[in-house]
Amino acid sequence: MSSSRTARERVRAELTREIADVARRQLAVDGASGLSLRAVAREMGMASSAIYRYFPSRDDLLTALIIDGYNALGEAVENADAAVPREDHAGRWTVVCHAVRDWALAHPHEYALLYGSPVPGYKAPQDTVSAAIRDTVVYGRIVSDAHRAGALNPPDDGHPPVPAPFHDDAARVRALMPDVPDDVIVRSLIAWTGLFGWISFEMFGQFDNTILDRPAAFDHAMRCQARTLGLPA
Amino acid sequence: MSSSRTARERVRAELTREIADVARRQLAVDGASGLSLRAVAREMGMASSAIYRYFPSRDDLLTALIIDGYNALGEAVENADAAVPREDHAGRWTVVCHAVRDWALAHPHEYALLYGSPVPGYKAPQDTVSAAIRDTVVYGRIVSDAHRAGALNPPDDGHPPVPAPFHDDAARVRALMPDVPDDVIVRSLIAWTGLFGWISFEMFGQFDNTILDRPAAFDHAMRCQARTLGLPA
DNA sequence: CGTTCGTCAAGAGCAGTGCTCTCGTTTCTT
DNA sequence: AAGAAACGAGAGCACTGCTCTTGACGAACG
Repeated sequence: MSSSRTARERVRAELTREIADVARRQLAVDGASGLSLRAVAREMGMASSAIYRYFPSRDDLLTALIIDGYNALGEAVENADAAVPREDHAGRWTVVCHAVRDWALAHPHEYALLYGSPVPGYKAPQDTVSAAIRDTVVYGRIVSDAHRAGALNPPDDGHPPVPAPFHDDAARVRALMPDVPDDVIVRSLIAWTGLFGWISFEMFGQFDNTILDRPAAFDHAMRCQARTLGLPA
Repeated sequence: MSSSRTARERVRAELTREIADVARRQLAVDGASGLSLRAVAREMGMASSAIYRYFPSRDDLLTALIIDGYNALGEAVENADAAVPREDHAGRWTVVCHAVRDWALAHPHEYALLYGSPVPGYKAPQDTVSAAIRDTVVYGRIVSDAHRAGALNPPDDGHPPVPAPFHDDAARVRALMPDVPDDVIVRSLIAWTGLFGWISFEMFGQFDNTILDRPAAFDHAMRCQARTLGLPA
């Protein structure tokens, strides 16, 4: 009976995946606002109402695409990190930065969906969270690896002492980078948000007419951030 | 004849402004995707087709709102900066950071429109540029003021030398912060993108369930960035 | 003063959207 | 084999951006 049930469920799973695939292609072309359930149904040769058997609403389809996007980016980051020797922490950071940027450039609309303004009624279902932090998990491991190897030496740049109220937040972040002291956690947050801030500026047009040699600027900026974070030069 | 013509044009300008105001209120409530020309017309008690006499398309209305948003943010930043003694460069930086964040928190949908993913068919008309850089102009003045006052002392943190290809881009940025050397321009870009990266993370949900004491974390992070930039502690 | 002409609001209408409901049909379960 | 659950298709609702046409108002000119 499990085979017969799975027969039904298999075609359902496959159709669900195909709908998501078609939707992702439309998303890549027209962006989130151009994603149309009816167009997806049309391209698949089925009635628009049938789509609702698989995705209860347009937002649910979009949420599925968001999760897929997080996973795709996370996987790209994981692969990039895995290709660098474990002890080369600075190299791992640099390659992760480029992995994020490359993925963003290759999938602009999906990047906008993940790190731009939240689109729909903008609720972030809990399902997204585990996928959303895959890249951050990799990043946290790089920092804690470097710290435990004694390779993390933040410069004596006169950063002010970490304020007491931040301690609880730091403890939460420490779940991703064990043993790392508070001040390094702050530096990590700055570097990480700086990475996405830079890429978002580049993707969303803030660098237009100003920063033209994007790869050179990005690479240099991320190496500077590595130093401020405490990674070796 | 000019009086009569201006009479006509005056009511036209006023209606244009009123449409934009109503639209901005809708934008603030429902976000960019919830902005409806018909709803605006309904609220104003006029036919939807009449709106098109004032804004040729929905995107044009949105563009007008974007320009208004840039100006509002720019003005907030200008006022914040003006309230601090000219020589207190670190204080000016900090207050500008908080001005941007406060404005973003007060106008989340407008911030998303300006610094989130570009919305529909997305093109940024040239009209937006001059308004878009008002905040950046203030920032550039702070940096160059500090530099010329000899108050800018970047730490010896081992940042790599600025690569040659970046020289042209640095020259363009230098239009906003005269006399500033290339390496400080890089630090300025990192700090500026870091500011918006941090705020975007906060606004778009990346800090959810992790960073809870947002004001403390933000304030500290920006003070750290000030030091890395070279501003006095 | 009367006429012409440009500006304007309104209405109807087109093509498209997300979504719901119903109605037969197919498929699985018992 | 009978009942239940899942499914696809179609019609329909309320909504959208946008266009086109019609008719009215007000200003300028002869």
